[in-house]
Amino acid sequence: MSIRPTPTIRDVAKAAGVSIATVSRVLNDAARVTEDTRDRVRSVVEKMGYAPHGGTRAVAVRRTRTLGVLLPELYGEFFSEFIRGIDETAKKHGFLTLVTSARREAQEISGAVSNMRGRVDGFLAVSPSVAARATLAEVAERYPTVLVGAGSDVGAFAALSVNNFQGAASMMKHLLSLGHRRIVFLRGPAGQVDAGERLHAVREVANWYDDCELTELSGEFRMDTAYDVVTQLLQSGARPDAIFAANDTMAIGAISAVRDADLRVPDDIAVTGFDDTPMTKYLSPPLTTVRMPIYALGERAALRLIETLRGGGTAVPATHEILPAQLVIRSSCGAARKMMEAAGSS
Amino acid sequence: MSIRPTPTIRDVAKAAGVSIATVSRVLNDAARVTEDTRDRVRSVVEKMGYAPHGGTRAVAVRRTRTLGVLLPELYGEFFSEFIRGIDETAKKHGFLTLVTSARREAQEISGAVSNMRGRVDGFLAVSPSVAARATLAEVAERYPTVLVGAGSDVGAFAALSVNNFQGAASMMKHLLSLGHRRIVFLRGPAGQVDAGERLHAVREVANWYDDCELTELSGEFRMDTAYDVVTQLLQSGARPDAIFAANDTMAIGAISAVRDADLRVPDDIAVTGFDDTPMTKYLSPPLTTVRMPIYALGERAALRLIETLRGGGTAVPATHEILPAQLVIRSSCGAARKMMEAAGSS
DNA sequence: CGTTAGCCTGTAACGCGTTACATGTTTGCC
DNA sequence: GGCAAACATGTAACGCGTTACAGGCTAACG
Repeated sequence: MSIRPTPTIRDVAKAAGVSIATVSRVLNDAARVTEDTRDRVRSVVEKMGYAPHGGTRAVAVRRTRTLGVLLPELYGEFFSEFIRGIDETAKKHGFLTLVTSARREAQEISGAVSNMRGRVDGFLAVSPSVAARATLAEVAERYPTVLVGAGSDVGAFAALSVNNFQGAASMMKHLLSLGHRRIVFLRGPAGQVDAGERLHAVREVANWYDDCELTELSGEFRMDTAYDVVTQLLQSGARPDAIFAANDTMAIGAISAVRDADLRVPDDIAVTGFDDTPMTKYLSPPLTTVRMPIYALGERAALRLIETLRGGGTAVPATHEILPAQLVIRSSCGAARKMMEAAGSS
Repeated sequence: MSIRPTPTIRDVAKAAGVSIATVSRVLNDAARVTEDTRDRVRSVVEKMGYAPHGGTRAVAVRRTRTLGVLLPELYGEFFSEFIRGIDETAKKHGFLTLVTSARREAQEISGAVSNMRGRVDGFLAVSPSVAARATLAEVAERYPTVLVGAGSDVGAFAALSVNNFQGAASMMKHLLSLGHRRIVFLRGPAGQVDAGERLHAVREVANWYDDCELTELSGEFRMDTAYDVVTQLLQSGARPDAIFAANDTMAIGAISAVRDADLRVPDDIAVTGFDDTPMTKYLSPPLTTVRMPIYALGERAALRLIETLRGGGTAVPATHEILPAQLVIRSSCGAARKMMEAAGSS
């Protein structure tokens, strides 16, 4: 386990009998170098296992070829998929990814950004809440930044989000078309942007129907709180037709609660979610949900940032891209049963 | 969206009317500085939003205060939890986390390590396969490195792993104690270290029982392949008592396949997993599985590396820590039914 | 009041790459 | 063979922090 000191460019130069400039040129194939010299340098580099020091290089060229990712937390399937989208794209273009989580507090965000200074060329920031927006604005003023999941009123930011409104609205329309009228919406965390937009859509669609009876329940984006809140609801005697959870994680908690109350999904109560995390397809019953293109979100965000950095730009063009969300009908909503009934009666 | 240039330490010094050395001292409170000067510098730093350039600093002090994480892939709940354990611990000690995935190929691993040179002080490497071991050995020779999930024969590495053998063995014993004899083991990827150790334990325990009929099925750590392979098995007419999947993801696929074959879990076939990812508790039926202390794995690995770095060490002490895995009995194994029968007959 | 110790602050070197510019060497052409 | 152009390679400056060392000032003591 002895550590041999990592060689520097000067060590390589000496061993190859050339100057450091030549070594640098070989490594970046910046200028023409004799085939002979190049081979000699290459073989020394190989033998010594030399790699340029990232920090120094960053100082010299004023670029790090690294993307900074700012997340509100590191929980669950969502972020792993999002990061994967970013990291794979980044690597494809020769960039690295530096991930940090920073909670809602403005102080923690600017702290995280501070000690990423000189380590990243720009940021991909998942906006945790409306409250953090101002802090992220300052970040975007200094560094090329793409805001992800920022909601619809992003102002002059370069932003990327999913059409939460349209997604949640189609789910509501779907539930109503199946005849469900007493609908419970599990809202998710107050102040969270996506959750807010979904709520907005749910309310609007519910208003279109005179006989739609909407109940809203608060909670975090977590299974346990969703379980608790649904259990409590059912114990109070309420028997809704459907429970629409603002994300899949909550839907899983809800299904579990319905089961534990000795009710069936979807026969007694339909349960649906939002996100389409990979596993929802394999739940019993398979979850009807709304597909968030999570990987694509990371991929696209990374791509926009990289394009700007490639072009030497100082800011990402302030357009707001909105990716579509798509209703995925499986069986937890009761659609399968409905269809069978229809088939039987015809 | 105009970018004002990020200030350097010289800008701050000029604005505060002091030398750059003084600014540096204030920021690192390295030496005694008059209260007056310190306040002046602090307020200028605040006003300009100055933060030292990470790259430069790394060059100067030969330390980056960053941990490099080397993962074989970025899929699923497992890694998100693992990274969370690392990142939260790192942040607590003033370190950042640089995550990269590198597939099995030796070339890709050393490539990833190369361009992390000068960006990280050490590595946390999740050993993807036995094949990659040699490459990681080279990494450990140059940088303080902790190997995670390396299996039992790690040689002179600093390593950390979970007791796969004991975990899988207790699951087998549990299944056998419930009377299951025809057991199918979903092995997971060949060459994967954890999967290999679990298989080893399963075989050994199965051998203790003369009447235990073990079937092994290959596949990846994924829901879809598990679903396919189990579906195929059931279509061939086989009716095992229990299916033990080498991880939870596969177990979910297996349950889905059993359901789609119009069989019940656990009444017709018991299904169990390994990992205890947070959501398994909320599956229907709740999954009997083996708890991997994933967060603790990340936390502990980070801690060991940080301790070494703190002490200025060049290598992490080459001990091999093994964290215990714990059997978590829920209802997918049929234990609940067994208990009720027992209670009914008494 | 002179000397010395102690404290605050500044100057300058250093780390390790990249790159503009300078220097030396071929090659080509008349 | 002589001169210029083209090319290969070296020298040195630069970026931006940290820190060893030096210098200047105050304070204390005889």
